[in-house]
Amino acid sequence: MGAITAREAKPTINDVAREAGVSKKTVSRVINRSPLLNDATREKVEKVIAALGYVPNPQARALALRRNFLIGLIHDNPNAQTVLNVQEGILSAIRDTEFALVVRPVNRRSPRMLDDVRAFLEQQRLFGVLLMPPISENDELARVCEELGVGYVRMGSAQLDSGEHLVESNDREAVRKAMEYLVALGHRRIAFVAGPEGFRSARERELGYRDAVKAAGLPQGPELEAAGNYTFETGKLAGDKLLDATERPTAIYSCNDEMAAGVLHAARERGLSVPDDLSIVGFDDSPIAAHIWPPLTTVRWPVAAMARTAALKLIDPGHASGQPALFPSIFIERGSAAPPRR
Amino acid sequence: MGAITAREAKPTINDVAREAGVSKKTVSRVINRSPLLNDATREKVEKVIAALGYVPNPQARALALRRNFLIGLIHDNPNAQTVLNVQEGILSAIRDTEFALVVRPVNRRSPRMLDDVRAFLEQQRLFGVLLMPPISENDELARVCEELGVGYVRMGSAQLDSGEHLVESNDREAVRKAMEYLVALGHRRIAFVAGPEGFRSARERELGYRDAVKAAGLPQGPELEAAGNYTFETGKLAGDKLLDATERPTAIYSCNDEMAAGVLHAARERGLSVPDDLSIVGFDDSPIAAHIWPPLTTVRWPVAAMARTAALKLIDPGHASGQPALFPSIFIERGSAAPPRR
DNA sequence: TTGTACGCGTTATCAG
DNA sequence: CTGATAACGCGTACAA
Repeated sequence: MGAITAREAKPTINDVAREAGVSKKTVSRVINRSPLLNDATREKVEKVIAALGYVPNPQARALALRRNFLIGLIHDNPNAQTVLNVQEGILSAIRDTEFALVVRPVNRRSPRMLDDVRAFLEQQRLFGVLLMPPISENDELARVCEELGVGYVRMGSAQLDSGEHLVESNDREAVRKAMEYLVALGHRRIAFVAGPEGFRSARERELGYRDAVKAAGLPQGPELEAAGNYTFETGKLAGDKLLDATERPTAIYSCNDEMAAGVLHAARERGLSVPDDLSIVGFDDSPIAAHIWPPLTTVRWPVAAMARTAALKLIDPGHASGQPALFPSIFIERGSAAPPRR
Repeated sequence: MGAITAREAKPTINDVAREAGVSKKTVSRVINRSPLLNDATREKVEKVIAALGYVPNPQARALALRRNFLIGLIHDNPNAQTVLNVQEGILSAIRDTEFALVVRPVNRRSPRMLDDVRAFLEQQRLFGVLLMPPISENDELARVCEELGVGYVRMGSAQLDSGEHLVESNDREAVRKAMEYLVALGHRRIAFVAGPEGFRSARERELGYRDAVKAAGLPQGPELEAAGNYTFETGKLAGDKLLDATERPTAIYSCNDEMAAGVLHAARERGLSVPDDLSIVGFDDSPIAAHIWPPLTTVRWPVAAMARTAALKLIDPGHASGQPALFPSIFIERGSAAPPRR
């Protein structure tokens, strides 16, 4: 007992003002940390606020300020862990602020996608949104945000937008380095499992592969390439194709970890030992990477850090608004790659 | 051009009222589909709304109605796919409504957890929240919601609360059935990897194991049991312990898929073939289940459907408020279980 | 440094 | 069936 029984009318700014014997504007100043305020009155008001358990009503604030404190995450990423990492990153940025995170998955393939997002933004009037890959690569979507006056920041693996609207990773270089690792182990015949068409990240990773192939003068050709769309199943199919080729590769680079797991699956079905008969390297460092056997050598995509920075850009435009914030990926050496046999 | 250039003042209810030559209350009635309204005036107003591209301001509505249209998801589940499935379930329930989903992960182990949630709820004044396992098992948390007047629904694997506040799965029975499957295959020596202390789901699953052991008169004892906390690593450790026992089990039941993957890992390290030398069965049907080799026989936990129903209960209390909504789990037969050798 | 009067966009009351 | 008027809780001019 003794505690404030919520349920009945929460105290408002007026209650605080009355109780403290000041005007509500003064209370408002206390809440908003106005600098021109007598320390004595501030303390007095703060005491009353604590006693009453007063918490400003965000809806009223939103109305008066004509902006709310909701930031949205718009995504259509198939990888659950990636999405959750992004959510974590955003939340770490808005912790101890009055912002909250609203999630909004969309269907990239739906013809109504843009209209859906538009309706969502018009209805909810968010403070701003974060666009995560691959939907972040859609320029029309960015234009809709612009048009509706909703702040936005895009996460991408290429320079999709101007600095204030972008947080970037360099997938191309990361893949090139991973490939150089395989080359250093002695591999020459390295195959590639591509990501889905229309994914900028997939394209960048492919370019990294090609860079390395060219630089090291490795063999190339259709027998050493397979399509995929970031799922385990397509990875398995790609593995089937690549491993049944007349001249089998000694290593396979896969555009993401899920597909790498599929390739591993295909190898195992053929009685191939990984990494002795076949080296496999992935991308993302998703949890699956550490959970399969052997643990997957891969590239960690610092998606949570990117999301955090993106959120900071959104809520505090002053925050390093200049540069595009480039996040390097990190190579993670585990057990799925080794020198080729013999 | 010609389209409404957002950016400049969006039309308000007043603009619509003026343009349509009615009072704003009438416009409000149109928006809220008041039944007592002349069809002619309704159509007239709707036409103006369309022409102006008017969209009601949710902040103003929230202030006037003294309730907003945000529902929160409070979770501390370590499994990304599970969390995302829950988000999907909720979103499918609120699609085409004015509700939006706010996510709020919490740290179960933090001593400030309750205070954090309380502060969050007081600040955001959500319409209601969904509590997902394992945090949903915390009765104090439910009490905080009650106290703050925030609607809540808990997802659980046991009867944690009254019908209006609960959506339930029957893990105990599901595990018992999975165990009966192993017994039918001819297994007698079946070990068990437990979930973390304090997880109701873990407890229920353990009870299902014990039910089956007792019913079939199987051997039991400390050598056939290992602790775990739902992570891959603890599953690996449990596998280490169980497989190094003097008399090795022919099958291991693991409380969730992640740990089952760990057990598989331990088996492989010992050169054991799964399922020939060892059968493994898990719980959840998380994506990892289908992605490891051999694909994991498991129990599908219908978490998205549960979340959907939970959300419906929240936003429409009339919706089947009576019964607790019990969701059966489904046994998924894949490749990780077979008759014991010899 | 503090207070007064008014506006933010919507809904509720109650009279017509 | 419709409309004037007052909330809802907070922020901002502008004045004191």
